[in-house]
Amino acid sequence: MLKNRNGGLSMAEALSERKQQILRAVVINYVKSAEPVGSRTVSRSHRMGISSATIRNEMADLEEMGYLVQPHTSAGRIPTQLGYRYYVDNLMDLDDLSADDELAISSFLSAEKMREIEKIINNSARVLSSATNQTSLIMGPQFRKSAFHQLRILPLDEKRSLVVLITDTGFIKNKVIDTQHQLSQAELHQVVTYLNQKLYGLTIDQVTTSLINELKRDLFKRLEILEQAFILLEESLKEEKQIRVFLGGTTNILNQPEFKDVDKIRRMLNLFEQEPLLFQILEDTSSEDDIVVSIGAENKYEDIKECTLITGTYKIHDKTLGTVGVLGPTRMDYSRVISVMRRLVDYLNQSLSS
Amino acid sequence: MLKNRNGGLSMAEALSERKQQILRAVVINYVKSAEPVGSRTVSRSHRMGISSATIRNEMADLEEMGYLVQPHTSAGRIPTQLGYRYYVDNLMDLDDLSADDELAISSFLSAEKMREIEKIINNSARVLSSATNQTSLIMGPQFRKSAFHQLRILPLDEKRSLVVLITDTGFIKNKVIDTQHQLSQAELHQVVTYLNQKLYGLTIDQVTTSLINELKRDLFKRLEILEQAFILLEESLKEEKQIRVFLGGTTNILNQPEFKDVDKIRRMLNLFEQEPLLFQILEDTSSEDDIVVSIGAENKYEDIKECTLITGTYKIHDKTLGTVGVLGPTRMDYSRVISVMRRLVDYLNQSLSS
DNA sequence: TTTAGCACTCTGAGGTTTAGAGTGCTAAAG
DNA sequence: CTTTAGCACTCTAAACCTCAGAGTGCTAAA
Repeated sequence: MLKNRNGGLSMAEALSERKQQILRAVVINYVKSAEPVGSRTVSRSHRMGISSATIRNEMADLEEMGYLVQPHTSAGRIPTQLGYRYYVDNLMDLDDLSADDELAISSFLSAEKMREIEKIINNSARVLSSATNQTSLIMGPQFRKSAFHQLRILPLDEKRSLVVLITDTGFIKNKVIDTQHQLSQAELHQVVTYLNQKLYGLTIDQVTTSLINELKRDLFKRLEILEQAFILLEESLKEEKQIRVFLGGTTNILNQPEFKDVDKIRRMLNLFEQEPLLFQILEDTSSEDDIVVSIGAENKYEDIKECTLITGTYKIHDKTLGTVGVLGPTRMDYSRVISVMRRLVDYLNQSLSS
Repeated sequence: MLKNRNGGLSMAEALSERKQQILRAVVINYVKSAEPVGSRTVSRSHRMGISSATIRNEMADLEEMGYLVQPHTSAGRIPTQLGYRYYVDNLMDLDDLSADDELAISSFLSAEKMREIEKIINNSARVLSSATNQTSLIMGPQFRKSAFHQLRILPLDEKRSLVVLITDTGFIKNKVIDTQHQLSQAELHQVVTYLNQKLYGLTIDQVTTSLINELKRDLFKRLEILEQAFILLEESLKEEKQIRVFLGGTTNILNQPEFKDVDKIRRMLNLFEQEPLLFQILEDTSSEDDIVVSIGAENKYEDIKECTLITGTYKIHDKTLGTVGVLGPTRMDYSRVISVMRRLVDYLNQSLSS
């Protein structure tokens, strides 16, 4: 079951079977055509044995209830956000992916061994955007949720050493530090062993500044040399709070008729340039264990209140490390996007854990 | 002196002093207003003691010579690419930067120590785009032009080792490799020493596949273990051919009236999504030792034939490692962009070499 | 309760009009 | 020979108008 923005399942309100069918028809047609849907169209297209006049009446009801609106008198109806919500929660059935889609998704992974995690993510963004015709956002794996595994210090020359930090999820982070004094092998070994003991298994998030200070105190009694080694740790905390967000198909929004206004385009692209903000949005919207659909004003962030954001998460060794998202106008093919995303996340989980 | 796209200095053609002034006035006005410039405007704005009728005559001449065009009969003139070229080569005097600009450029560097090279580049892209109101492109430092400095191998556990490659420009590249057999310290040391001897001082570009194979042959006589260590080297060659290109101010093109057409915007944004292509363009356009101005059709690449690309290069320890560029419509404030870029490159050189 | 019929409404595409900016040319003035 | 004033002409772009078409709501009959 899909969760909505508030985390709960929305109540299935009392809508007669027929009203549901009509609402469904309107949503489906409008998503396809981007034009207001008239009663004629509904009565024909989904060949429910009912005249347009009857449908007009039902539509008027649905409008009163808040599921549909008319852009102007004497135009067809379009779904409101509430209408989409109802559709997503109650009326939508998920597409099976076409063979083509399956192929597109699976082939991008098998294309030679993609060892580099950045490449996997980047390609995923591409596939996701082209399969959905929307803009896709994918958060890179979050270092800070990984667990500390090993610390190594490797002297380079008299003045510099290389500190290497390895996590259980296979991240490697390194940094050259200045070491004023020459370090003896023995001293080094001692320090490194100590640190590894203390830190093993903690997630990077758990390595707080206070813990670092504590360790420092312990060690300084013995050695005053490693000041800089800690900088790596501390910076890991700060810098890695903000992870790269990979975008795919930013130009896709230009195909959407709701973005024919240059000013809207500008605002959107502006948003895309602000990585930290995108990160925030993804982080706040997503939920660990399911796909979340956040429609229009359900989004917290002003800039995307006319959009729908659909998010999912991927895991490495069962640890949730990143978020994938699809962003587009509220008029989007919900079932397709959700299906594609579900499949993509599956693939990602598989291939990242190996 | 600025070089034009063809590398040579363009000849100062015979243009009377007065024609030069008029051309100059048209360019300056048009850059500012984006509207065709009429004879009245010229005669007033630059208060040369000459009537509009005379200027009309001169303008007709300039049009015949190919420096100006009219969008339609009975409109003012706008500069042709040739006109811009002449302006850039002969008429333009470089702005002094305002105190504000100086501040903007210098402050982004001093903002806490920016150790991470990525951050420096990223910020530079930002400053450059906001100071010029155009889109900026900055190529990250090119690993492959750096010289090999040191190779280290660091055993992690029974099965895996970490290979670390360090260049003279301070790059560190690492990779976990699988080592089927346990390696003894002595063996390792032997191999590493050998490799370091052989490779020291070569640029990554010079480490060809054939050289690697040669080394392999030498070593395989002694050890069969390090197959994977070479993968790092080989992949360095391939993968790093394509370097990240950082963009700044992509939304700025939306402010340019020449991009009010959604279709042009699409093509432009599409280009921005293709990192390898951007890389190519920057690489091909730039010249090692000066700022290059490539106007309109002077660009090789179809997509930017209506644009001007201005590029410069930055160095680390006197080695040219990356390119910065500003891309916009041919109607751009050349002198400003060039001045800003010149200053930025200076700052970059300074701060990267320390 | 459903449906056919009809009067009514609103949009958006296409056509027309018109003010304004700017030109080229001519003929007079310097 | 060069410069300039004057004028007829041209072209654009904004403003306005028109009208077919799509779709509605309501009424009255089935």
